[in-house]
Amino acid sequence: MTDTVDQSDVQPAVANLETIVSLSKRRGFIFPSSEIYGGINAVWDYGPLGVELKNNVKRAWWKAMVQDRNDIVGLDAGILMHPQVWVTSGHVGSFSDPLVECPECHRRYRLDELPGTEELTQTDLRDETVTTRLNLTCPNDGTLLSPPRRFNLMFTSHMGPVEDDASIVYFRPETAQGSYVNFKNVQQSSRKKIPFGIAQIGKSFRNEISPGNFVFRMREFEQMEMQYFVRPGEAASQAFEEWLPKRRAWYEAYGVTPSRLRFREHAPDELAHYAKKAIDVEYRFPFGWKELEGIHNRGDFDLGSHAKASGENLEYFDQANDEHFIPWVVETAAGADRAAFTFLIDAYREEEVRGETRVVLGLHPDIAPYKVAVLPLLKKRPEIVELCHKLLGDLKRDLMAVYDDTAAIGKLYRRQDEIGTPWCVTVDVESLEDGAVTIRDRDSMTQERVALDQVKRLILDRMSAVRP
RNA sequence: GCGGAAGUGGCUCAGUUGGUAGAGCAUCACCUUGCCAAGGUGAGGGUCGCGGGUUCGAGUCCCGUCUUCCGCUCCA
Repeated sequence: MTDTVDQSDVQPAVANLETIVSLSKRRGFIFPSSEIYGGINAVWDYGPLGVELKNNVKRAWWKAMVQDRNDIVGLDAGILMHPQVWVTSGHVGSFSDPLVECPECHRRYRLDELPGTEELTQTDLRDETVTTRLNLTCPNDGTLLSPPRRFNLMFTSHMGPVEDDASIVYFRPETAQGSYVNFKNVQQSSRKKIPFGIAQIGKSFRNEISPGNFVFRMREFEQMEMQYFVRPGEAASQAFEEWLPKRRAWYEAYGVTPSRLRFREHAPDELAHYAKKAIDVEYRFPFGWKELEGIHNRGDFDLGSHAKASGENLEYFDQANDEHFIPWVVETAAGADRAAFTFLIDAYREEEVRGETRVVLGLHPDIAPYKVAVLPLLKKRPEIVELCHKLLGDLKRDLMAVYDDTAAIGKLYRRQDEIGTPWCVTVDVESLEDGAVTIRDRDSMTQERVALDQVKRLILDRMSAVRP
């Protein structure tokens, strides 16, 4: 399933990372968190334009996954859950890497990846004497390694006033578990029959060892995950194969350059603890091919584990076939921040216009922060400004629209180009007499004269026409 | 976490052998122009990531710390 991509065919990203980081800050898409205190590693804040962009991305995903379908419903579970959820899910055990350190050179290793540890059990991996018992030494300089120390990728806190082990809670490292523990609630209340799915968008937290690359890997991030419950076995494999092209097509439908997308299948040894099969949708970032979204066949690992641990019967009754079974899960797990980042960087382009560089974010209208900008050709004429605001007010009832008059018209257009606004409406002197305005297109830079009362209709129609 | 580089106004940078900060762009105001980043005048904005040290005096040297970027480990 992994693509064999001809590298010569791949369009490299126009923008490098610095360009996007700079634009993001300058125009108000994304800021470093807590910047006045020197920043905090791996957290970024979305500014006025960024929050619009990201909301639009989430809305587009929700449309594709919930609104457009009859077999998927939404859910918004809490970030904090019963701690047992994460024991059962395997995150307390498997999501923690047993790390050992060389006292001499301070290199760190995952204990279970060192030679000679192949036979070790989970208990061994937590045994403080394991390194001395097996005489495990540093591959670099041969020094006896430190006892294993658990490094769990989950953030923890304490619920209630007493900070003891009994009150520990975890910040969820994925939204999926909320869907699993609510499986019966959702299935029964929505009366969905298998196959059906639960979609969720929300914040997750991972104490990553090495975050970075702007918003690509953050410690606090937002996921868009969908759990699709199907009959065990072959039906799951089939559903898995069906979701692959759908999810890739979603990115393309909103404008991502197709040659910068590819599939990559996980090798057996890199599969997560829950996965039977996993294929990533990857994007060609300036820093290489990286995962945008993971599509996983999770089998009955999650529902099965939760049924056993909780004592709840999580079987589904298939009345038509008179069968009871624990459904298998096919998961599509996308990153909202990564998707927003991808749309942003993929849309960036620079053009030569009259010997000068025009920066354009060629964002899909549904993704663009503002759909339309209202601009006066002459801000000195009160009648023109007044007409602008009247039009703006009307547009704002249905669209994200913005007004700007702090520069000459050419500059106003360029500003909107740089933040991806698809259309600009310009009110001039003639508008006062003929009741018509100019609509200017971001990509073609062409203009057309339109009656005032037709402006909103026209823009809404154009948006509808290009909507997936 | 380890090795390497860097941290100066919103952005991109300059800052000579240490003497109390500059430019371009951006922003704002006014004048002018009036459909694709025009011109003019002027203004605001930094104490040089943070803390400490050396020195009569540090952006410029030393130590610590935080952050970012590039290579090793993991994932949305």
